[in-house]
Amino acid sequence: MEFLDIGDVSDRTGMRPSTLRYYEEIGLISSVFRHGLRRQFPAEVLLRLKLIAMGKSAGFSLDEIAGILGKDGAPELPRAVLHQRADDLDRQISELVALRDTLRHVADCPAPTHMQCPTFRRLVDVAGRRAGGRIRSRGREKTVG
Amino acid sequence: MEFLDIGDVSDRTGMRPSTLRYYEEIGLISSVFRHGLRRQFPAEVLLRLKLIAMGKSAGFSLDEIAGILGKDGAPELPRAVLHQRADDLDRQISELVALRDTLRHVADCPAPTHMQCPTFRRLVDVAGRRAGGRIRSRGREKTVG
DNA sequence: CTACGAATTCAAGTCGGCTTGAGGTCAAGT
DNA sequence: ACTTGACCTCAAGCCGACTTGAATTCGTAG
Repeated sequence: MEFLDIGDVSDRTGMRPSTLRYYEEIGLISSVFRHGLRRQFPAEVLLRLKLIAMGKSAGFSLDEIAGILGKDGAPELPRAVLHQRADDLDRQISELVALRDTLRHVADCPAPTHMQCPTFRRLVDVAGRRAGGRIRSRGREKTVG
Repeated sequence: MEFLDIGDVSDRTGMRPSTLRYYEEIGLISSVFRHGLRRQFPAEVLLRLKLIAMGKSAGFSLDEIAGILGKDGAPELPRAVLHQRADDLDRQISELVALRDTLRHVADCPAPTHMQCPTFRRLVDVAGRRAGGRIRSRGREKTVG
């Protein structure tokens, strides 16, 4: 089996060594042994890092990602939770689609003030409704009662 | 025309007053005048805040959002830039779709280790390829050369 | 054997995005 | 007139996610 120096992993993922060390420190990835001082990563770490990056771009915190991915390589959460996450993502996707369409509309619509443009308002409303009247966001935030 | 106290805005958006003050401080929103000490927000601020929330959930920084939304209510960036943003979003959406499908797959696939499951790897690969081999992310980051 | 370069640790720093707390102001209700 | 409660300012603090820097340790190539 092939092992990778931190520099190799860095080169192949575009993540900095400092980031990889940090990820190891918080338990998000792990090296299998040391060659001298140097961490040796198994090749699977690349896949795991890809998953981590996907999670990040989905707006999950590193903590949440750790929860989803589990300690070893395979995700280990109850099915229901995973489905729940997937549903969350569906909502987020709808929002992004609405935002994308809004941007395209704004780019092309010649109306002087978009706030009055019915198309614009409909697009924005879609996102609002999809998000259940409350906008999706993660992390520290008040849950307005 | 109707004006809103910060508390009203807070109630209708779920954002805390402190957040709204902060947003005003950095110029992301603005109140029109004061009633005594109290900021009076025009009703349009609600729409603007919705747009801000959309932008956030799309992974834009507040700075970028300010750029997209412009000083007054209407977005004011060259068409090309807006289209560029929209294309970025398309990429991000593909990634989220892949992640969502991956989660659903993992939730339902009985394979003991997903790393070997071809369906799983294909799903992950999709995201990788979509992102052009390098995962989308914003903000301070090295551009690996 | 020595020099080099890539890795190491650890503490401290940075940045974005808010939140918190102390102390003060105001307008409306009783 | 007084109290109440929602607002105000300003400085400082906090959290997540890294980055930076200084001092050090390796392993390999010359």
